[in-house]
Amino acid sequence: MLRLHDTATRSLAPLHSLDGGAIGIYVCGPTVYGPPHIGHGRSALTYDILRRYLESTGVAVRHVSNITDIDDKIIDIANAEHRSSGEVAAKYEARWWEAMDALGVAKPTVIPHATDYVAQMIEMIAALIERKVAYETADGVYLEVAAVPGYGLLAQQSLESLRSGARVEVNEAKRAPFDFALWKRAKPGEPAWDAPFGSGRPGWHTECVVMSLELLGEGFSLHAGGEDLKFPHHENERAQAVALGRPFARHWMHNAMVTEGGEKMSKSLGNVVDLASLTRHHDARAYRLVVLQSHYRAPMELSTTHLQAAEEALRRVDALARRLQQAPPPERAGSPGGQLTADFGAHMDNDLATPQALGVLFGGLTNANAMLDRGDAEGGGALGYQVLAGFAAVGLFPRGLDSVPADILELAKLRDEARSRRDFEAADRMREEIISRGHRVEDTPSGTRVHR
RNA sequence: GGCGGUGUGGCCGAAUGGUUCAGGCAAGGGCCUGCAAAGCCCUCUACCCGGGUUCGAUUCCCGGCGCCGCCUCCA
Repeated sequence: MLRLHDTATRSLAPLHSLDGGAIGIYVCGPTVYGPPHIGHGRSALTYDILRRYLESTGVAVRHVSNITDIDDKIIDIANAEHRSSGEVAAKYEARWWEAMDALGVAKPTVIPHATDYVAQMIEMIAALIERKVAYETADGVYLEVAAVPGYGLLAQQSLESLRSGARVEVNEAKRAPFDFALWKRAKPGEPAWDAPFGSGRPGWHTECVVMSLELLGEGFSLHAGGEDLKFPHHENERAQAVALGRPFARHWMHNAMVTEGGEKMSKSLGNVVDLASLTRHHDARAYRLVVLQSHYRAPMELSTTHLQAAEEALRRVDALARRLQQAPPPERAGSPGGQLTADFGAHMDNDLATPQALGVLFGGLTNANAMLDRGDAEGGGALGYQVLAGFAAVGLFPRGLDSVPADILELAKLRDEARSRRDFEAADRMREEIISRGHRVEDTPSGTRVHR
């Protein structure tokens, strides 16, 4: 059973489903005001790996991930581009899903949009006012943080200690610096919804509270996101639920940041790398492998060098897959239950220890090849299929198994003929030709093998 | 200032109180091959600094130093 580090308790705990059904996971999705960068990619891959692994062990997962399609930044861009905020959001949401597809990230089970839940948010804010934990000011509605027991749980700091380092802008209307906006009154020209407390729009991610509770239920299994969301984003979500008296996420998971040259990659520092450009220039699987090779709670450096090394490593996975395809092993092979599958799972279950889990897989890969080299087709095949099943469980699938164009195959056939007449000069020429057409050539006992 | 994290071999990146100290990439040698490719075998190398605990510490403790993150833009 998977045990995960819980940000709230800072300890490992098993992931529980609500009622023995699916594990409910709420992953904070993007605010769609710009193209996704590789930091988003790490997050998305991390939770995709979590989800796939759970599913590979037979656990059902209900994965909810939101799209925040109304927000100050979206409005700013819309104004600058003389378009509606809806158009801006739609444009960047499309980019988001393109990037996710390119990374091989599975679509969430449910994708709620903030603007579809405004009515529920208004209801929730009204309830908070009713309970006297939220108050109205000239510019909106604020949650009174001091009224929330345990505020600072995720930040690992008391409200007191948070205050001491605060660099919060002073807002005269607020009762206390850490109180945060639940609702922002509309200024002229801004998108707005009617509400009892004035026309305006949602504030601090009230959407996530409303949508996670509605779609996953009170006390849902897991709330996840980037480390930079711990505070104040997630803290404030939790505060709303607590103030409402509704059980919120039972478990919190946060992934560490991507760094570049040792520094956090972030929009504010301007050192972000566009995800689309990464997937254009590299095998997207390489990024997944790089993510897997470091632990999700450790900062991860990413550079072209890392990606290239990962691409080399993936060649070995692809080569094994071709080898197995060539000589299909006995039918039991590939079924879980082998020692390798168990070792792999033990590491995964230990707070997603993916670096070690990969170590098991690559070790198995070498062994499988060695067995096949020795002529042990059955043993090597059985092990090899376990290896591939392990990679598949974290979303890494072999490539280059697709069919090769007929003209290339024809060349390969001609090359075999040349080789059998020992006309190596001609054979080598044909090999060059095949390579120049973007394929790789390998000799096997059964003749020339070509792949991309 | 508060809180948290981190420092490992050419690069990346795990684990660990004790001849065997992961894995990936790179490098060198070998086997295989007509030659390659793929694959296999072998080799290389580490634990920020100073104390302490210990028979023994990279691993535990204390103290430094470096780096990073959060403290209402941020995955």
